[in-house]
Amino acid sequence: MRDYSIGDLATDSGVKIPTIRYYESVGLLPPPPRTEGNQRRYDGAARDRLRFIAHARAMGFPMPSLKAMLRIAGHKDAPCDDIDDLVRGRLIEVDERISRLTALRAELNAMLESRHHGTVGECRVMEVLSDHHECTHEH
Amino acid sequence: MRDYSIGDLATDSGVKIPTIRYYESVGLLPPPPRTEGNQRRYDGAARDRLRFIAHARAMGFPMPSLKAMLRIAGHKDAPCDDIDDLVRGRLIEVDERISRLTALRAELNAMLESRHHGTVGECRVMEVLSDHHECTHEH
DNA sequence: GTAATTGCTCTAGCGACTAGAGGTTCAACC
DNA sequence: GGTTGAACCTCTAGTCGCTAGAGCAATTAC
Repeated sequence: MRDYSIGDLATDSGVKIPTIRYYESVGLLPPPPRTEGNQRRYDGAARDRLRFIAHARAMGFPMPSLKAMLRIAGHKDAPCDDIDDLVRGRLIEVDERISRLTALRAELNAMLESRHHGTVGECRVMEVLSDHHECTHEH
Repeated sequence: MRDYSIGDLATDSGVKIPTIRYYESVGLLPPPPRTEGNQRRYDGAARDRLRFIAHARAMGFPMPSLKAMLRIAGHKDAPCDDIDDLVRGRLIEVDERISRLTALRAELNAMLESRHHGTVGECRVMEVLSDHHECTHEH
């Protein structure tokens, strides 16, 4: 069972080397053993853990959720409901962000389409940005 | 033409007082005149400028874009193309975010639906999060 | 006149990294 | 076995866009 340098893990996971060290410093990754020359050497379990972290971060789970999930993952026979809850919560957040961005998108589009201008002085975009009441939605 | 305290501006724009001072410190708002007792007093133009900033920030324009827009806004007879470009660029960003979030949403949903588990040891969610290859899209 | 509110400056902190300085160790090749 | 160059180490500080708090001064309302 060979082990990995920090660079190997970075390549494997797509997480940058300083970020891996950062994860260690905040307790997401356990401090690995070191070589005689003080360099980190990881095993397969650490690699899997980092993969998990990288993937969950890419899905937008915040660090506290990650910590919770990793803590729960340690108890293989624990019920899975807590993790489901985290995923559902994240889903709700994503839905909210999508709908807000969709409204924003409409507003930006409306801005571009309503322009009948040539100079800044008569620029609809600037007017709309100046006056919240012209918005088609709240934010 | 009466003038406004920083609190008045905060109420008007929804921007918090420390944030208004922060905007001044980074050059988004010009330093206003002060009372004898060193308190800021703003006029209507400053209020409008802050409204503009608040609104553009709510639309997600980054500070450099704001600065560019405000700089351009000073020249009422300048052509409007630069502002249009900023809005179009922002629109592209928003579109990208929406499509990435939509893909993510599908993935989270798939996770929840594929669960046929009870304990963490056999939890699909944890497996999917551990293994990027199970994803239905790239990220 | 006095009390409550609002304002001032300054420093430090947030999350989640990222960049750089200045030095050490490892691995591969000859 | 020696040398070179890539990879590694720690540490500090910077990023963005604010936000919080300390400790004090000014304004406003009654």
